[in-house]
Amino acid sequence: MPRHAFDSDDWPKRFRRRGLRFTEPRRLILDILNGTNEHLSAEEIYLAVHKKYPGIGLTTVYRTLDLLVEMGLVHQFQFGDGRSRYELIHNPGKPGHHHHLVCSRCKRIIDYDDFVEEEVELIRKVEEALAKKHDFSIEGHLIQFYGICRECRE
Amino acid sequence: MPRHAFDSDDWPKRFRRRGLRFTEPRRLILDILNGTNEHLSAEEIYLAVHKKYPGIGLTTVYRTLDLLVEMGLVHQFQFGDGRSRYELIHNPGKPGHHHHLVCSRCKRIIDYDDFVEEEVELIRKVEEALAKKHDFSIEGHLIQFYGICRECRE
DNA sequence: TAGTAAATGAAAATCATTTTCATTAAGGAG
DNA sequence: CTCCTTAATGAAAATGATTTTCATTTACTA
Ligand SMILES: [Mn+2]
Ligand SMILES: [Mn+2]
Ligand SMILES: [Zn+2]
Ligand SMILES: [Zn+2]
Repeated sequence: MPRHAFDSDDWPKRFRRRGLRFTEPRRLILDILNGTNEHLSAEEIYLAVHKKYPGIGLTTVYRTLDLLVEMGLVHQFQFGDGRSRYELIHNPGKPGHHHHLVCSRCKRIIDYDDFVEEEVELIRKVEEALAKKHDFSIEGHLIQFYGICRECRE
Repeated sequence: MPRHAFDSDDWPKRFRRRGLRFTEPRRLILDILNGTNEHLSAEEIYLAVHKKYPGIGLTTVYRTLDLLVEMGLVHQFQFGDGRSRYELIHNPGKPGHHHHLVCSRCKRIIDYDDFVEEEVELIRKVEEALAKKHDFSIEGHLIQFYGICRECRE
């Protein structure tokens, strides 16, 4: 049984269920996202796919990423370096739901999910309070800590 | 004594201390930021200043905003609508340090600082743990909750 | 196998932001 | 107050990421 069989096997289904086709470019883009633990930009994904499939167009990468975000398979982030960065939500090499620690200087990004004891419970509570008070249906949160990494501090 | 005397009176000093000049465009941009509780984009600020001072250039707005961010007077955010949005840190019409609740549909942004009891303390604790574990000096955090507001839900 | 709609890629367009460069103006020295 | 130096400004051009357009290709269906 191949590793990560569950999610990868699911991809084609998820597309077909929506009347969409699971094409080579789409498969390759997902493969790249599945195989990295970085937060890649559209261009970085394009370059990576390009090695295996030189015919790919940057346009297709953008279109596919929009689609994957829309389908809820990929998270899109803006870490402040002027371009969107993408991360596969169910990635075998990464923690599941996690937050980010970002170096303001070198832009290094660290995923973490070893939450402090009460962290998860508190977030649930905050979401509940916000939902009630502002009559919002909360669907998610973005939590990032900014700082300077050791290398950048010397 | 004018309202918000403290901060506004401070602006010229802060500029001069850095060998920078406190010019009319800079003053006007700060006035706009000081007088709104929205999260304005560069263009929105430009349009607002333009009414009082039609000579202003969009370039100057961008340059001034960069400077204000660099000086630590203004926060720059990307809420995912493709442009940066800015907020004066010490704004008389706003809570001090606060987090955001964002409607994914209409992009409405709600400031909140009525943190749940243990919220502030927990964040401190998380920052401490992250700093130690990853050898980062933490300088801040970005916490946003996403959801759908009542209007957008009907 | 043929037909139909989805998907693709190249090129052009768009949009926010940055750079360039000639001109203006702030504020200190005299 | 006037001169001088240098910071600040604005218009126009450049840039860079993302989107749109459109002709062509491809996937799946009948
Ligand atoms: Mn991550
Ligand atoms: Mn705010
Ligand atoms: Zn760093
Ligand atoms: Zn809304």
